[in-house]
Amino acid sequence: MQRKTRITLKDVAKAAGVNFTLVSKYINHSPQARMSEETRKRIQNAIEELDYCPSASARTLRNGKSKTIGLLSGDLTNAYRAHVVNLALHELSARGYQLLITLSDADSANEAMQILVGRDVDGIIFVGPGDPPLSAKIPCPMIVNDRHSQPYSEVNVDLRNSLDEAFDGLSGKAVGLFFDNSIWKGEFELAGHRHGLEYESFFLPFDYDSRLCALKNILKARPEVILINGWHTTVMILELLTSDFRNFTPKIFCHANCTGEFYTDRRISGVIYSSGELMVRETCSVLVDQIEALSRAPVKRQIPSKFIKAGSPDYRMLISKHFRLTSHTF
Amino acid sequence: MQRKTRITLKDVAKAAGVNFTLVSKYINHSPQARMSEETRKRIQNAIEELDYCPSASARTLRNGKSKTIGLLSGDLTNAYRAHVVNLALHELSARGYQLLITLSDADSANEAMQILVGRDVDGIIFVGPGDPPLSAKIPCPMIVNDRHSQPYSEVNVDLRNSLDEAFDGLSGKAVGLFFDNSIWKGEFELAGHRHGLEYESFFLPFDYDSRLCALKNILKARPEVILINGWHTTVMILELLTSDFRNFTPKIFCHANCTGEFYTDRRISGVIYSSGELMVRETCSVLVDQIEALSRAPVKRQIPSKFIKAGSPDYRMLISKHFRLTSHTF
DNA sequence: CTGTTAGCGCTTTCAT
DNA sequence: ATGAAAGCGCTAACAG
Repeated sequence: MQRKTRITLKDVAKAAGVNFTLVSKYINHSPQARMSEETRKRIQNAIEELDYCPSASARTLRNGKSKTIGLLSGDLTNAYRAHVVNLALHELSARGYQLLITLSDADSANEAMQILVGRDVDGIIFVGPGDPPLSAKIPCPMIVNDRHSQPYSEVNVDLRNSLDEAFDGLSGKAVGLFFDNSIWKGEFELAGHRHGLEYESFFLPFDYDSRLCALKNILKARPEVILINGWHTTVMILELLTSDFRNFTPKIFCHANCTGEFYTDRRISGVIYSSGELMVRETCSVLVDQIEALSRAPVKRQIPSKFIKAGSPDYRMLISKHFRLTSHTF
Repeated sequence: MQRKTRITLKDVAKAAGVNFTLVSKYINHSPQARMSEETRKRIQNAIEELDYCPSASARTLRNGKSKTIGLLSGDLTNAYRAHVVNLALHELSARGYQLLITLSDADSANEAMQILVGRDVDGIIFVGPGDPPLSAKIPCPMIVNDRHSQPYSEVNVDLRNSLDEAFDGLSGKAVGLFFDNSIWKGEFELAGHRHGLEYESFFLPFDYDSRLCALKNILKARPEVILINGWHTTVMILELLTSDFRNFTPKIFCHANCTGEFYTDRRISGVIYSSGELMVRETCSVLVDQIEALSRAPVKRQIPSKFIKAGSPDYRMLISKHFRLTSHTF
């Protein structure tokens, strides 16, 4: 029961008894296009009759714009990424864009990028893992989060004040845990030094087993303060403390933008909070703006953060049986 | 630092000092295309030099094939769907296809489908929720799981034997819980009748609250045997039994293809198991085969299932702290 | 072995 | 108000 070939403008035009360029005008400039009511109606009918659906490829070829955004991401088995993708899908479709997803690990990022470029994407969102490839060959805007992203746009979190609140009154040895190249590392270090802490940053490997091993070694040094970036590493640290370091009770802070069950853990002293939803929304919004403004200059945007002490009223919103990106903004 | 316009075949041809159709030949028929070694080398160099990347839109327009598959899915916030998408992404990219995802709820499925058709997808995977729209207007193969899918291809689970094992020796009132239109409903009913059970099927709403309400009503009737389709509903039933029906201990079976923590619950009597991974793999494979064979006739495929009694050695593989699609096949 | 040509479906510019 | 023509980048059929 399927059509052999697709319905084209010409088919519609023939059915409506007009020239096919008129149909194109009707579709693209509907109210403004000046044509007789008669024609307008005939075209509309023909379109509905035939269930005409314009070819995106032809439009892309002609317009040089695909209305598609590429997303480079690691495994969607990771709840955080799945939620980010989900939200991005919603945001972008509301703006009239489709999302083309390529999965990649740190090694295959370049290859995946090639695929996106080949597919004529108008912009790229890089969600990792690993670092984004060099920009030279990328003919469209790209936005990168939580990375040193020199030539690209980025959405960042303004951490300064909340870190100051978190570090207030602390002393001794402190460590910050990140993935490679995290753009947040710098702010954490500055804050550590401002408060006279003996501060050190660590980059963790993505791989679970290597990460576990790295975390063990870090815990062995018994830092008084541990600052953890990300939800998953936080859970790992809590598990390690339970299994291998029962008598060790450091102050734990995490920088997070999602809800979860682990926040009920009494060993967490507080959270550097930012809205996960806002982060994704801003990312999509910045990228689309950049595409549509045709300004290729990288854009930097910051979203606010807030320190939430364990047990405070705001802290409760972080606790949920299910993983979610946080939505609350201050 | 970005290029103003994309590099085309002609750019490469000019750089290599040959006609652009030769470059096309080189790219598409590399080893077989007969041309001088000299030319071959010059073209290869030019391609690398310019970092040429063929335009997918132009190819799609020309070839009538986009090497893209559309996926219609509900929210990726649902772990099951996220895992399905993740696996599909891997499977399809290995076959040279990209995946274009459109999120939809039951109402917007038609609209979402239009978008995919407009984007010239070569095939569609319908993951729900809700029912797939009528086929009339879909110009490409489509595959649907767990639904009455009359004119479409489907991958189904061969349930007969495992249901017989599960029902063996049972008697009394039994209920089966599904989502609308589940294609599995029929097999469950047949099995129920074969074993002389007083069997009834129920269709549950997707929405959490309405579902909870429906489940409560079903439990009020105190069926001796409860057969649950799907992971999430199973968890809901267990929670309800704990909270509202403490003295009620029905025999619970679930039909599942994922791992989770809830299997440790002693109230589960056994699982109608099938491999979630196999299901997705077959789905992708059937669809791609159909696309490439250009056979438009719907294809039906079955994968095996097995009854796994709670506590048996196989049962252990279902228990995992993290949600995963099951991979084991028998 | 290499080059010419047509055309996929669409939008835009420029006639009529 | 409507139509004709060009061309986006590519491939395949056909000449040279």
